[in-house]
Amino acid sequence: MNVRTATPLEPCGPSNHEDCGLRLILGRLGEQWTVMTLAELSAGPRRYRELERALEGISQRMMTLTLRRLERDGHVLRHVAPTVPPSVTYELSDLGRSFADHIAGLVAWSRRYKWEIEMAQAAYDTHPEI
Amino acid sequence: MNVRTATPLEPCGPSNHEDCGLRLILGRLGEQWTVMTLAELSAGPRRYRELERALEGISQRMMTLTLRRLERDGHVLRHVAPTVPPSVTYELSDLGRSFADHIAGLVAWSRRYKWEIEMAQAAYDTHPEI
DNA sequence: CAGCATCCTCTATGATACTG
DNA sequence: CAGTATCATAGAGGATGCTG
Repeated sequence: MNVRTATPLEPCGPSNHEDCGLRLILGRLGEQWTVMTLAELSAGPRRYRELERALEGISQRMMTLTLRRLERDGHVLRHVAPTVPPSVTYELSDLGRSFADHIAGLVAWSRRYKWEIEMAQAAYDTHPEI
Repeated sequence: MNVRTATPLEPCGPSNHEDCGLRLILGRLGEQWTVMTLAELSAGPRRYRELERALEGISQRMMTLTLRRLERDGHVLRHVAPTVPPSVTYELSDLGRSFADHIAGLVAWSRRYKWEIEMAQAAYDTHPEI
């Protein structure tokens, strides 16, 4: 017997699940560094190199791409100080902070149920249930 | 002046953002049909063909792959009725329902801020700010 | 009905080298 | 420092045909 949720995930239309703009937002979460970048920026503004060091293992290419996409989506603000050498600072916009707040819940959930999911995967992989 | 969130997205360790299992969960969201599949299943159990019809545009390949991954992660339960032709029903597990509840919030957020994001993108694309 | 197998394309991501 | 440019790989995802 499965308890139904009070508020089931609502489709976009009447039995219509066409892309109602969800991928626009959720697609970002599929990108490896987006969540970590938002996590780091949610603690305060960061310079390019600071982010790069915090997200150990990220390539320059992906650091720049991730920041550009977040900036394009309006989640991140980019400030350039015309010094030599240049100093570029990134920080969350209000929209980005709102976004980060929401995915924070998902991140917490992920941490909490990581074990259950790993167990389920292990069980699935060992059983020849396919 | 930017208001800080009460609970900033917490890194995995002290300034350590290595993959702490987040991709395990969040990676699924990057897959185009996962959210829609969970949405459909959150309304109740569905047979394979019912899902396929609800998620208009999905290929058989992706329908199967998405269900297999969700099943492997323990989000979805698969019931096979050994009839001819076979009848296979999918439904959310308790874990899957918990997961669906959390992403429902994100989906609602996506709908609400879709416009802002599209505006930000349009502004970014027109301005030669690069 | 509920898949699996094969071929093909596009994007995410990494590695490396170069620059104002 | 803060990038850009180029080359290369893996997996997402689609199209099509076949099967118990």
